[in-house]
Amino acid sequence: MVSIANIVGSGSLSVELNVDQLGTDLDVPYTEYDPENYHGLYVRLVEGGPLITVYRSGKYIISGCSAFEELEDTNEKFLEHLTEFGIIESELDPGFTVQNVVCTADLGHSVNLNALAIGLGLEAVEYEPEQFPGLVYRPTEFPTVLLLFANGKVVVTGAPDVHIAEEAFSSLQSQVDGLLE
DNA sequence: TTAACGTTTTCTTATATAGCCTGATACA
DNA sequence: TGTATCAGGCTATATAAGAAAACGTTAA
Repeated sequence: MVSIANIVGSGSLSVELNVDQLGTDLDVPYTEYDPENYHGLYVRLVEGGPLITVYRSGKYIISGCSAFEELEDTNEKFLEHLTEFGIIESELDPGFTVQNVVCTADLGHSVNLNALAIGLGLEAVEYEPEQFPGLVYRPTEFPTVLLLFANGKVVVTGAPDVHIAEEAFSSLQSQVDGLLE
């Protein structure tokens, strides 16, 4: 069982934007545009909520969502705001897709990371405790990266879908259990 | 040697995780 | 002044975006 920590998605408005002006015009709790720091416009529709980064090209990224419903809702509301300003047509399909799902999970017991590094196969593992306390595991059968910690906690990242994250974690759990037997 | 390109890297944001380091504060 | 505790920042990971800087290569 994994729980979602963060979802990142992106889409395109297919229109060139004046992001500086857009930041001023939008009637939302938070906007920030500081081209000396970063060239993207930051938008939050809800205080402390997901962050939308908008680019001059019309492309945008939404990050900081902990549920797919929240991501879809944020995307829809953002498009509604832009439609109100006449920036886009209401029927526009931005081709919005989920790019990265970050999940956390727990093996339920502590693990010996040194032994695990050997058991999982050194070619798929990076473990340098002096640099970072977690073991980095890149399974060949899933497009994800898993970070394992000595207390059994796991971070799954890079998955394009939560089901892939779940499968990757289940596969890891089976391998760990097999090594413990 | 210098200019003009082309390519690559860095930056920023969100998020979980844990260990180490640094600085600030509190107390003896 | 010395020690203890706490908070915060950094380390690594993925992903999108695009500007800017840092490179490398080629030609004059």
